[in-house]
Amino acid sequence: MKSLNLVGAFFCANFERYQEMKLPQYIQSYFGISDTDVNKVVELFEETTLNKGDYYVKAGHYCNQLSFIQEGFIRVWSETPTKEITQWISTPGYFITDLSSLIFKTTARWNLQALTDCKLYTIKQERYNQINHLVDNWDELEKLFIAKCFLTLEDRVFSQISMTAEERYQQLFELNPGLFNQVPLQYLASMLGMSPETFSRIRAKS
Amino acid sequence: MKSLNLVGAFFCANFERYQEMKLPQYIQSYFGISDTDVNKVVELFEETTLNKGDYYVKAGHYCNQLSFIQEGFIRVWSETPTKEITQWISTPGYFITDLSSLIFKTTARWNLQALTDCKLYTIKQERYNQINHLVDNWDELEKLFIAKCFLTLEDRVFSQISMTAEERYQQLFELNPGLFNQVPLQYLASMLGMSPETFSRIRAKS
DNA sequence: TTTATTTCTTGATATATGTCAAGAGGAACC
DNA sequence: GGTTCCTCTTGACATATATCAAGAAATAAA
Repeated sequence: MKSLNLVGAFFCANFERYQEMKLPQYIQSYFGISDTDVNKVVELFEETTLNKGDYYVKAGHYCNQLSFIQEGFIRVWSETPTKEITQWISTPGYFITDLSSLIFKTTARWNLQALTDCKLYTIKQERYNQINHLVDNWDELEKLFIAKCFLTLEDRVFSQISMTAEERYQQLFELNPGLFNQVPLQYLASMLGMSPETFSRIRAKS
Repeated sequence: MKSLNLVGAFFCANFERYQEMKLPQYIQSYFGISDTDVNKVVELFEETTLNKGDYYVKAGHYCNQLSFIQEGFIRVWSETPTKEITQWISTPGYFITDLSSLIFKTTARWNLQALTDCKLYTIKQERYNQINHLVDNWDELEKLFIAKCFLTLEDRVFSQISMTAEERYQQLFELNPGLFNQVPLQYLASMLGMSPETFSRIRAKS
């Protein structure tokens, strides 16, 4: 959950220090490719928007796009027989997609739904698949990117099996204080694996 | 936690149905490359062993190898100020390494320690880095492999935030019943995020 | 603004899970 | 075979967290 993060059968990356950056700067700084290559990639994206409540993708459908969040919040969630679980909330600076659907052509594992109006940069699947013809070494860079995402998720498992609810709350607050006044807290509670009431009580103490 | 699994700042893959397979069959079936390519890759591995209690790598050191477990069990764990957390137990059919150390040249995040005497097929880092010159498309195949690992880990986060201790116990038992009579149960408890006593009580009920 | 919804808080209580401690069983070692 | 060590179990109890319910606060809608 440090610099880069990815969660929710989708992947995303977020450097705190890059929150103000736009797509080209982001791609350049993360993948470390030349300006020429950055431009080739950026041209494949187009600006799109999502209104509050809209779904980026619904579980069980196909997800044939990947986006970068410029503004807004997107909640990644899934149903269980008894409740709805929020897996993660993606914030500006993150990439979002349903990774399984995008690269393995399965149906989407998650619901991705806009918590607020969102501005996105979006790339369609066909174009996404062209990148490795345009940029030398792209497969390796992408491998490294996903590996980083893997490591981040691994940390999250570790937090979940080793820390108390209060410690997890504090950790999230340190890593992402902005979330706490921009999205419904019940979703933060869910993604930390605790009830909204427990979350509220921890918050009152802090 | 279905077919393929990876945990612990290391990655691993395990198809139940392949448990009896050896390295060449495994590589061929997972990466789907030609027999010629499989042989090129397999030649880079050498057989090694690890005695019970030995470390494959210690946290804080560098891990410059990747292995496939032919026989034995390897525990992936890490210290916290108050306790020792088992992140995962790798079984025959899994690849093991400290992924961060292997591909980002960081120090290892995890301790990997043999729970039993182990037979491994091991590839050194320099040789591992040669594979993409030997096998066409290797970077992409590796990307897909790591992505699968990512999805598996994502499921694990979901289990951890959405299920009770008993449900997690049952899920692990269904997916990997063999573990329950081959390794100390306290480690299974830890990797499921519960105390050994809770684990024991759930077990007594089942 | 006023109203209607949604979200958050708080108390009372139930339940799940952790901790401590003692002992039992089993495996390893001598 | 006996000892030692490690692991597992079990009971008693403590604590963390969940659940239910009511109301307050905030937000969105009219």
